[in-house]
Amino acid sequence: MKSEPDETSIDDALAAKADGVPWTGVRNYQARNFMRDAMRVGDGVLFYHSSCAEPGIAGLAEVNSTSYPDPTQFDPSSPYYDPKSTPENPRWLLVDVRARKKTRLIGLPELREHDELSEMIILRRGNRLSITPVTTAEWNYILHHLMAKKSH
DNA sequence: GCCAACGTTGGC
DNA sequence: GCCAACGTTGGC
Repeated sequence: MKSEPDETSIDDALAAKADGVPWTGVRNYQARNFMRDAMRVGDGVLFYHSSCAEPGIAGLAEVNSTSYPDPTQFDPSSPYYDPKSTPENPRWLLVDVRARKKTRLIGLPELREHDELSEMIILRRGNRLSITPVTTAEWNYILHHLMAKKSH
C-alpha cells in the first residue's frame, strides 16, 4: 500500500493509535475493490513510501478492519471530498492499517534487481495503482531475502 | 519540472 | 458505447 511520507510515513503510522490509521483518500475503483473484496483482517501489508526522494518499501503493517465508508468523501472541506457520494450510497471505502515495524528502505532499484520480484505490479511500467496485491511468493521472498539484509 | 501511462469525463 | 480531451499519478 502506497503512502506519501509527507502525509503518513511509516513513523507516523507506528505512532498512531493501536487500531491503526484509516486509509483515507483512495479514489480509484480498482484499489477500492481490493480493500472491499480481497483484504481480510490480519493480512500482511508492505508499507510503501511513494512520491518522495527515495520511493520503496519502508515497513510492515497489517489490515486491521474490514472495509467501511471513507468519511473524507462526505467532508466538503476535505481534498478527498466527492460531491457525488452520499452516506446512503457511499462510493469510497477504506480499511484501517496497523503498522507493525519500520524496516530498512528497500528502494525501487533494489526491488528491480531480483528476478523473483519481476512480476510485482508495483514494478510495472506506468503503474499508478496505490494498492496492489502481492503474491505469497513475493511476500516470502521480500521478508526472507531482503528484510534480513542489514542497511548500507 | 517533465512526461509516460492510464483513469475519467462527457459529447455525440 | 465510442473515444478524444483532459486530469492525475509518480518515478526520474
